[in-house]
Amino acid sequence: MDKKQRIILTMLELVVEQGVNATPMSQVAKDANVAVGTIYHYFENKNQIIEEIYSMISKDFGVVLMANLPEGSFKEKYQAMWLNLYNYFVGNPLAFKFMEFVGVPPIINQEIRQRAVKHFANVRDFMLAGILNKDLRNVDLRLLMQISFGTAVSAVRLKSKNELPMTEKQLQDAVDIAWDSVKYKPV
Amino acid sequence: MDKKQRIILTMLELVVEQGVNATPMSQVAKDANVAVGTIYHYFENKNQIIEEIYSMISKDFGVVLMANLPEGSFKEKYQAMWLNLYNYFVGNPLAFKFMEFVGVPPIINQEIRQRAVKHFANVRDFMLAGILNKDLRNVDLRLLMQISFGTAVSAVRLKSKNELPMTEKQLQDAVDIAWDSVKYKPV
Amino acid sequence: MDKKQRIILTMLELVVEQGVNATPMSQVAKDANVAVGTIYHYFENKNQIIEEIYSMISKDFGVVLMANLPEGSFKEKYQAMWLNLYNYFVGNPLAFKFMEFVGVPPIINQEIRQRAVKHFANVRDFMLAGILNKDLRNVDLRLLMQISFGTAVSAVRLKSKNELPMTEKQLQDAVDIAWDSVKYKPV
Amino acid sequence: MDKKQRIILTMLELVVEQGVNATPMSQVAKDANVAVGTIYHYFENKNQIIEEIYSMISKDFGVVLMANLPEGSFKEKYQAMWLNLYNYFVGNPLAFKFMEFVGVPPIINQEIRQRAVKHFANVRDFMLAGILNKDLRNVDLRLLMQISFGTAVSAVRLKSKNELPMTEKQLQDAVDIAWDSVKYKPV
DNA sequence: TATGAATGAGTCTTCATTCAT
DNA sequence: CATGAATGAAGACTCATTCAT
Repeated sequence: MDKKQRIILTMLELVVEQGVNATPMSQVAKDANVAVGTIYHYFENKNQIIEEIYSMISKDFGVVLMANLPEGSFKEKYQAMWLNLYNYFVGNPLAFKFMEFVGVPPIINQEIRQRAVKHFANVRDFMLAGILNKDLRNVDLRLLMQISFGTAVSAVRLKSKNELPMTEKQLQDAVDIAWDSVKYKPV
Repeated sequence: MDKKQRIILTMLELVVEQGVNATPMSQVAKDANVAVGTIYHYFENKNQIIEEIYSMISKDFGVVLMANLPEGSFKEKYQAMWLNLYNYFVGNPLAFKFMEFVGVPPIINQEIRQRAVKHFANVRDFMLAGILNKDLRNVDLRLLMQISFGTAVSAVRLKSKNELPMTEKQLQDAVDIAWDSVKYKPV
Repeated sequence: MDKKQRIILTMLELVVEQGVNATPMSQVAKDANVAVGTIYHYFENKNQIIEEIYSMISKDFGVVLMANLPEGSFKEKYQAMWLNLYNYFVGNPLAFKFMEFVGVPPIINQEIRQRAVKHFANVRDFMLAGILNKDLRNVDLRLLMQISFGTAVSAVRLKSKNELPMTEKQLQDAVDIAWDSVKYKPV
Repeated sequence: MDKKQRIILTMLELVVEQGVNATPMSQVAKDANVAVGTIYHYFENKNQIIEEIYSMISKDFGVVLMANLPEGSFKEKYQAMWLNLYNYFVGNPLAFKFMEFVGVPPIINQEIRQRAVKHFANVRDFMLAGILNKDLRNVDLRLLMQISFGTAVSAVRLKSKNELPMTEKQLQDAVDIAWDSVKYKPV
């Protein structure tokens, strides 16, 4: 693995455990087995590494969410997407913790956040189509997206804190809840 | 207002804006109009102030959530509780931002978090009764609580980031979604 | 002597010997017998100490130059002033070296230099009167001042580099040269 | 232009603007369009480049000063020499600033300075002859040389700082002053 | 109670120099 | 000859905390 990659991964690991400020560059250098100066060869400064991690995960994210959606009803597609999100975070606990505790203001600023939004364009389109086709509730799109994201994160959180084992059954419950919260409701 | 209170509120304000590490004690002292040494009369160290803020808000929380619940159906009570949560955070943006960005690990450790849980005992009881009475879905209690909390926070977030104005209608939509996600569902 | 004064004098000594950049704050702290942090209690940053030294010497300067001028002819006054300058620098070799090697751009910027000019207002007035009274050559005032300053500095330099012992006779020669260079010359 | 020359000129430019310490080798490399390593092919280290610049200018100097001296009286020759010095510095502002602000101790050490003195042997001879022939004042040779250098530098300084436009008339005044300061004076 | 001068360990960052290619 | 990635020592500066008053 090349040095830049090693630096990024080391920073991710340490920062998730200790927080950005409790992670000195010297420790990153040591753990990544490079000289301190080398880090500055690849990155402008400490925060740029954090931002690069944030962008990396955000980008992953947009791709993973819409991957391998099944042919079939909108409901099936939605649930698959929800599970993609759930599985990604459960499978990448570092990414999850990073987004929860590190990838927030004021560490990550408005500008960087905005730039990440574009990765979600396809998710947005998918949800919008759902509303228009009366598969989803006729409420504001952003509310629907935020809620969907929220239910998945709630499930991941319980799992990652070991508050719930998330058995097959429990996961199914969570998916059901998520779907019931957004599915079309006649007036 | 006495000095201790002034220190706490100043710290809350600054920490929400700048982050814990970008908020030097000297600035807190200056903004709170006390000497640095005075802060150390009232608090052991910097982190203790953060923890005290966390405890303060957590305590508020348990009280506010269950305040003024209407007589009537479980649904009405639940929705009132949900709105209590929503309104508290919208009305106290500093508290919201603090809990989102500051009151998280590793700044707030496991122990302090656990201690805060007790303030939610009554909420827990209320939800548990809902499940037993078949007012709520028969799924794990923690999942139900986390989801409820999650939907409310989603709504607050949209409002506080000005992504949604949260009109009467939009708020009603959010409450409906929240209720639909947890209400009893016959098998 | 108080700490601030000790810091200034230590910095002056070290900086004259080693140059600004070869003088670490840690050494200043050590030699002045204070903690590094203490320096930053009294000064914004390293450069501010340098600027303060510069201002201090500049101020001294304007006063010393015009001190104890004898009653008598303009010539006598001028020569006394010239000797004041010479003696000040010979008696304060640190000040001399500082002004020669440290108190120059880009270390000392335009703004600080300008601010120091006001200390020379009385010197300026004195020279101007000399021109108007036909005691001094009728040439641009700034040229006359610069030349006067230049001849004195030339003498100090020879003395301070031990290239010349500057005996009574040699000093008298220098004063004569200085006077001859600026005295009135009929057309 | 070959690489070595490009490195020297780039360093000269940057160092005059920013100071030695504010001029990283990496910037020199970039501006000179060579690799950092290449610089170390041609020079031992950073300081050696500075010293080479110093020697280069010093050498130029000795030559320029005595160039094209007119046949005629000593006075005419002296004034031509003085103007040579003046014109060289006014025409080469980089050289002037370098000698003023960079080519000084402790950056340029005693040894390098001594070595440069030999370039002035002919100037020295010229002035000495002036004294012996009673064209110049009978004072210490070094004083005479230093003063001559000083008056010229004073003039250049006024010009280069734009404090004086140095019109034909003003320049003539300066030359006159210089000559009056050193010319023979019967006892 | 209250003060704020003093401390110094610890941080990020820079940059001259080296060396494998 | 030329490159530029890699190094790590060294520097300026910050800031939580202490303590004499």
